Amino acid sequence: MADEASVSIATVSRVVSGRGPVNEDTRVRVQRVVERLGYLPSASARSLRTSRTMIVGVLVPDLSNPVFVPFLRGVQQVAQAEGYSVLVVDAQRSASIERRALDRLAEQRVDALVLAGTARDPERIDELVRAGMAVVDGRDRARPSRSRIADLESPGTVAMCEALATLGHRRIGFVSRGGSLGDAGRRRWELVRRTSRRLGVRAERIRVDAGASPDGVAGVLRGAIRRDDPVTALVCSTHGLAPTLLGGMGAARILVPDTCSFVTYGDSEWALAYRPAIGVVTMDLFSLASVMTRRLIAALRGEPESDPDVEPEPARFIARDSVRAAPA
Amino acid sequence: MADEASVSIATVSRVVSGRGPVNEDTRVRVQRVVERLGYLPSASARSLRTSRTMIVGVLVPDLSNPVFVPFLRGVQQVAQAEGYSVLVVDAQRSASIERRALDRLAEQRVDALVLAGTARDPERIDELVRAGMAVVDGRDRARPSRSRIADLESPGTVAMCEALATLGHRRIGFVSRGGSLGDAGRRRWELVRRTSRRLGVRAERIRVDAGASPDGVAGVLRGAIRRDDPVTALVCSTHGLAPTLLGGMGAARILVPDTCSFVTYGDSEWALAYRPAIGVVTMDLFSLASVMTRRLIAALRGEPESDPDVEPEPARFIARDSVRAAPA
DNA sequence: CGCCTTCCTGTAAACGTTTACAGTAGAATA
DNA sequence: TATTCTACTGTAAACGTTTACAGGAAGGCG
Repeated sequence: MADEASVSIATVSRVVSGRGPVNEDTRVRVQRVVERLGYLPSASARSLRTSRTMIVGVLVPDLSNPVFVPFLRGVQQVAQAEGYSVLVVDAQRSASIERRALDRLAEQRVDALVLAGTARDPERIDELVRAGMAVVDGRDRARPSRSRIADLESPGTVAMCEALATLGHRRIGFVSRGGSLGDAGRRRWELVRRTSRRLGVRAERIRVDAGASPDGVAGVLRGAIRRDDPVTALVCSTHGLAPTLLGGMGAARILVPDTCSFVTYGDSEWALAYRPAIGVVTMDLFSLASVMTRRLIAALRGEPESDPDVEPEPARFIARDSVRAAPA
Repeated sequence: MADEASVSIATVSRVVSGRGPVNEDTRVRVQRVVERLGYLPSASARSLRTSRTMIVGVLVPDLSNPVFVPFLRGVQQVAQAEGYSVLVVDAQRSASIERRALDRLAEQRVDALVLAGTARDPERIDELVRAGMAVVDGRDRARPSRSRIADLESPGTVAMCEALATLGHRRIGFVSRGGSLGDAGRRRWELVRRTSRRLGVRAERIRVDAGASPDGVAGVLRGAIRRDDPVTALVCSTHGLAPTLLGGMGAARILVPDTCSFVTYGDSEWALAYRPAIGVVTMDLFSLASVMTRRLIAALRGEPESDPDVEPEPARFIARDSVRAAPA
């Protein structure tokens, strides 16, 4: 490579990296050889020398949850545009897998780490930060670029609860999958409960098993809705569960929204096209991730404060047809 | 690190990598120091030396298309389990972005490359293969582990066409977004057309603009369905478009399935919960990706032939309620 | 003419591993 | 006891860059 253009490797490096002075003639000569041979510098060697990998890692708690897709896409897009590559690791809802995944990210010496959702092992993250890795997560504002997924989502939840209260709902059901709530689910439930109480509305948790049949779901829902002092609105804790619930309500002959209103977290074309159109609490995760990543990279470059006026939009509540006043 | 345990770095390497003989006593001593200091070997240095990165790259043509999610998850899962990391790049439907992304993958010297869908620049891919990178893509069986996303999907399309023909449909519409078809879309349309012709059914293409309103879509669909010799079944070229179409049909007061049957590519809980439940041509992309990746890694390791009986399942047609006999 | 700049280019060290090779110590063998 | 073998460990080179430093040529200035 260097011989081919009869220059030293140092000069090649200077040409390719664009750093350091180099005579115009030699520059084009080297450039030509580079293109002819299709030479691409080795990222390993470069990172070894510079101790920067130009990689940002993304830790996703559970890739099978589609909410992370726009998020991932947001990270992807700005990282790629800024010259960074993206290493994705999926914790698959498992603490042990997460630990191994974090180790792998640490071995790779990724320059920055984006946490989508919450990590189960904050200690380990702190170690990484101490080791010099830039980390941004959804909750902690102390970190480099403090975006706040939790704070951003809250307004939507509160708006939704207030809307339901205003419509005369006095008893609402928060439906989630059986077993223990994930982190997002827990935050949502807590906030729904607190807000409801404040508004004089009673909120109760309803559990639906993961692979339940429409009839199975119907049974559970009937218990909450076909009774004295029934639940008149259902809040679905996660988008993927919504169709299951709607199927169950159909099987139980519960009319939405006549008998019971219905709201879910997360939006989609399907929720919009469904009859009735489904009300949602939703947030633009794509732009959230974009902003987070942009700030992260700015911090990485030592740029002081990237315009903090570009704030990601907080979550909103969109009512739609599935939300109506409580039956008298 | 080495001093800390008073051994040479060579011994540390032997302990950490588990290669080469090392006395049990020193092994535990080193091990302890390793854990105490939280030492993790540098991937850059290691790959520089061994010229293996333990990274598999995934090139996704368009991350905003959700079909790639289970695919990505499949790659992720087996790669992670086999000790590989996953570098995801999104071509964002752009040839130039794809080229840059491929260059980045080449710089990173990823050991293997998984192509989700088709690359726009086969030349470049060939170069990479020639440079020693293991590549698996959906179409070409000549590559290391020849999985066949195209061949796998065809049976589903054929089954769907045959089912529609049997139900008496003589004229069907293939609905896609306006503009030029993506690669997958083109293959689907070609096959639908060929198969239909063979069965004596006329197939026509219908174009719907990306951000069209229900009324806009309604207008387009009315043109095909409210006329003499109308289309009696609609095939939606991609899952994300389905709700838009259903909304449009609703706005046009076209009854599914009474007036017009409806089928889409790709399945989801929503398609199942929708009333009527939507018939689909679907394939398990997660297990496809798993199989592809498993074979790829086996090839990487030089293992001769990983059980070829583990074939990913081909696409199927699932009729459901949205599919009914053509109106007389 | 000597010296100082300026501009470019080469030399060589360093980054953190792996691994071929050499070396050592003790045990087994002759 | 000398030799060979075994089991372990250390030395040093190599991987492909970047970059501090030095060197050289050309030009300007005193």
